[in-house]
Amino acid sequence: MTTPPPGLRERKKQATREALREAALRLAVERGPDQVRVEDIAEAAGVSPRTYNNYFASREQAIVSAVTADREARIAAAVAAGPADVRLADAVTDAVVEQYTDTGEHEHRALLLITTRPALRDAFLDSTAGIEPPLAAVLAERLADAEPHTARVLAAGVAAAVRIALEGWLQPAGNLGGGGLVVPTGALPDQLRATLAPLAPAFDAAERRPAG
Amino acid sequence: MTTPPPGLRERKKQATREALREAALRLAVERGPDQVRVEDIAEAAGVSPRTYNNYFASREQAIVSAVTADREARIAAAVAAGPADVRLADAVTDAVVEQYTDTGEHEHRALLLITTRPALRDAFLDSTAGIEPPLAAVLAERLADAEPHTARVLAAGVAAAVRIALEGWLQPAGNLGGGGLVVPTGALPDQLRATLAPLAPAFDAAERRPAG
DNA sequence: CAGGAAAACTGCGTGCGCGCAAGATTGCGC
DNA sequence: GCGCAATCTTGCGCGCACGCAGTTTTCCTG
Repeated sequence: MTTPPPGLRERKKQATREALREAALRLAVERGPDQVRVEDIAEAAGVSPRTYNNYFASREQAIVSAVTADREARIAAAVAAGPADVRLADAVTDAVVEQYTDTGEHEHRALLLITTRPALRDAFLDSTAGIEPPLAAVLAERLADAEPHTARVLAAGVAAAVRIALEGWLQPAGNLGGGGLVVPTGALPDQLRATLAPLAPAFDAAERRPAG
Repeated sequence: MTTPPPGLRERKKQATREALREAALRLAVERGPDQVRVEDIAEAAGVSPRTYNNYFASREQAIVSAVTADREARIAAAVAAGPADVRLADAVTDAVVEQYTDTGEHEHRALLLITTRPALRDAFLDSTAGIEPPLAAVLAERLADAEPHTARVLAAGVAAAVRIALEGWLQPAGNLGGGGLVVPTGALPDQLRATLAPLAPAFDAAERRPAG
C-alpha cells in the first residue's frame, strides 16, 4: 500500500509539476517576481497556460512550491520513521525543525526573494497549511485509539504553530500592537521550538490517555 | 483606548459593509448563490462593483459574512468576560460552543444555503481563521507571563479545531480514506467539544506553568 | 467658518481563476 | 495486439481581483 509501482502516468504528471516549479522559480529570479506572467511560466515548461493551473492555483504558489518542494511529505515521513518509544511531541518537533533547517544554497537565494515580495510571503506562509493532511494521517496511526478528530486537531495545531514561527521569523523587528515587548527574533529553529512547545502537553495527553 | 468615539467616517464604512452583507445574503437566498454577480450585490447596496471588493475579497465572503457577522469578536469578548478562576480551557470551549449554537431563524435558513454550495462551504470554513487574532489578544492577557507566542499558537489551535468540527458537521456521512470507521456526525456542540478537548491539556499547561 | 490634507469612491484596463466541452494519450482487460 | 474506459490536456469564454489615476467626500485645524 505504501508504494505500488508509480505508473508512467503519475510520473509524467510529477515531471510536469517539477518543470513548472523550476521554470517559475528561474524566471522569478531572473527578471523579478512581478515581471513573470503565468503565460511565461507555462511556455517555459512547455504546457498551455490552462494546464498551468491544473497544478497551481496562483502564480505565487508555483514559485513558492519550488522552495517548499514537498516538505510536508518529508515531515510526515520523518515522524513515521521515528522509533515508537520517544515522545510523540519530540518526534514531531524534531521532524519539523529538521525539515525547515535548510542548508541549500539554492533555497537560500529563493528565500531572500520570497521575503521581499508580500504576495510571495503570504503564499509561503499559506503553504504551511499543507502540513496538516499528511501529518494527520501519520498521527492517526500513532494515536489509533484516540478520539477520531484528535490527530487532525493536533496536526492543524502544528501547522498553525509553524506558520506563526515563520511569521515571526520573517519580521525583522516589527512592533506589535499592545504593550508587548518584542522578542529579538531568534533563529528559525528556536522560533519553531518555541511555538511548538505549547502544544507538547496536548500530544502527551493524547498519547497517554488513548480514548479520553 | 478601547472605544475612542467611532467617528462618522468609520460608521459610514460599517454601514456600507452591512449593506453589502445584507444585499449579498438576500440576493443569494432569493435567486440562488450562483445567480448573483458582484455587480448585482454592489447595485443592491448602492455602490460600484469596484467598491465592493474594497470590503470583500470574494463573492462568497460577503454572503458568509452575513451569517458569521462578527462571531469572532463575540467569542473573544465572552472569554474576556468569564471569571478568572475557571479553567481557561473551559472558558474558551464554552464561549465557542455558545457562539456557534445559534438560535436565529434567519441564520438557520442561510446555513442551509451554505451547506449546499461547495464554494460557500469553503468560505464558511475559511471564516474560522478569523477567530485567531481577537482570541489571541484575549489569551495573551490571561497568559501574560507565558512565552510570547503561546497565546497565538493556542488561538490558532482553537481556530483549527473549530474548522475541523465544522467540516465534520457539514459532512452528511462521507467515507474517509483509510480503515477508520466514521462517527455518526453528532450535533455541532458535541463536535466542537470533541475537537477542542485535545487542546485542553495545552491550555492547562500554559496556565499552570507561566514562563516554561 | 474656511482651507487643506487624508481617504474613500469611481472608471478603465489587464491578467488570472476556472467551468465547459472536445481532442489526445495512457492504462487495462480480453 | 486491440479496442474501451479513464484521464489528462487544450481552446474558448466569462467573471472576478486589482493596480492606476482622477474626482468627490470627509475630517481636522486655524
